[in-house]
Amino acid sequence: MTTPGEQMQADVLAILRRRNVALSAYKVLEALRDAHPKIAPPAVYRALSSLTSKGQAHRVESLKAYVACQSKVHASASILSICESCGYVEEHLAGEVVEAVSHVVAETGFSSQHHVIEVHGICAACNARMPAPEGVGAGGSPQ
Amino acid sequence: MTTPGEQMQADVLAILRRRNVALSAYKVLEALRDAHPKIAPPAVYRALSSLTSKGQAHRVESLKAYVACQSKVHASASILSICESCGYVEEHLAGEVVEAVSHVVAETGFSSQHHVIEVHGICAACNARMPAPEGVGAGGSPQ
DNA sequence: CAGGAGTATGTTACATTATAACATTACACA
DNA sequence: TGTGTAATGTTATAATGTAACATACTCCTG
Ligand SMILES: [Zn+2]
Ligand SMILES: [Zn+2]
Ligand SMILES: [Zn+2]
Ligand SMILES: [Zn+2]
Repeated sequence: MTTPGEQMQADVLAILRRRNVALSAYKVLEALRDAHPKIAPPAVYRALSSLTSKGQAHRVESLKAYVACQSKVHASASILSICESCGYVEEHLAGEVVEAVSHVVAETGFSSQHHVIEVHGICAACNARMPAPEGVGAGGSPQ
Repeated sequence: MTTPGEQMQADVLAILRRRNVALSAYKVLEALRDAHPKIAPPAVYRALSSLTSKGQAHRVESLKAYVACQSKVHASASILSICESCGYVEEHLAGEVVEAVSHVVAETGFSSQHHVIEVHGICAACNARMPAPEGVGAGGSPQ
């Protein structure tokens, strides 16, 4: 018998790492059914909660979904860029931006604890794939 | 000059404006029952969708809730600061921060369209109310 | 080893948030 | 008046997330 909790977290993290696309908790659950046929939502949420609290995964608030952390050191918060066309999510170091945000809100006496910085737009690959600025339906194959 | 859900949107906006605290769509729905006894979720979501698309209200992604816009002009995106103690939400101009975020993600060829910038922490009033750094239960009266 | 506290995991049921799909109404205008 | 379109109402359900309790397992203590 392998240690259950660690195994679950490792399996969830492996699923999230397959592609840099955000997965909903229930998509993760489906993907887990291979290894854990009887799995139920609380187990997935517990694993995701552990992973996110350790910084090994992040919840993409504006997508209600989760991605694996892409940062090696993960200093402070990060910026997540989300491609509206292919779903690709990329993590960017945000040290200076976090400083700037904290500074802005500090002007009204607010003390910052946790930052959520997400950007929706079009990734480099999709920009290259559809250079036309004219109304083009979003349908590129995911990266 | 009867734009879509004019009355409904006005009622929703009035509810959101009562206090600068984020309300879930279902809290809004409850508050609407006075004026609209038979209201159902889709009507609320339609009104919220219209208001947010016009910039008169914002969805607080990290709270799954909604606030009235506090900006007069609402140039570009804004920063929402969210007090973990009293729930007070404040909107801040974010022009330079949006620039900085866009610049960071542009380094990988990402073109920004929509920004989500939210900060959790403690507001000035709650900081003043609980100066002790020792374990104090959060229970201040909302602003 | 027995008992038991404490933790981790499994299970059930439910709460909350959001939308799909279709019915009905209101109104503009031929 | 009919008829098309947009708005609104209604029903049902999907999607996301948690509370609450059951079970198991772990590590002491005696
Ligand atoms: Zn990370
Ligand atoms: Zn893309
Ligand atoms: Zn605003
Ligand atoms: Zn406060």
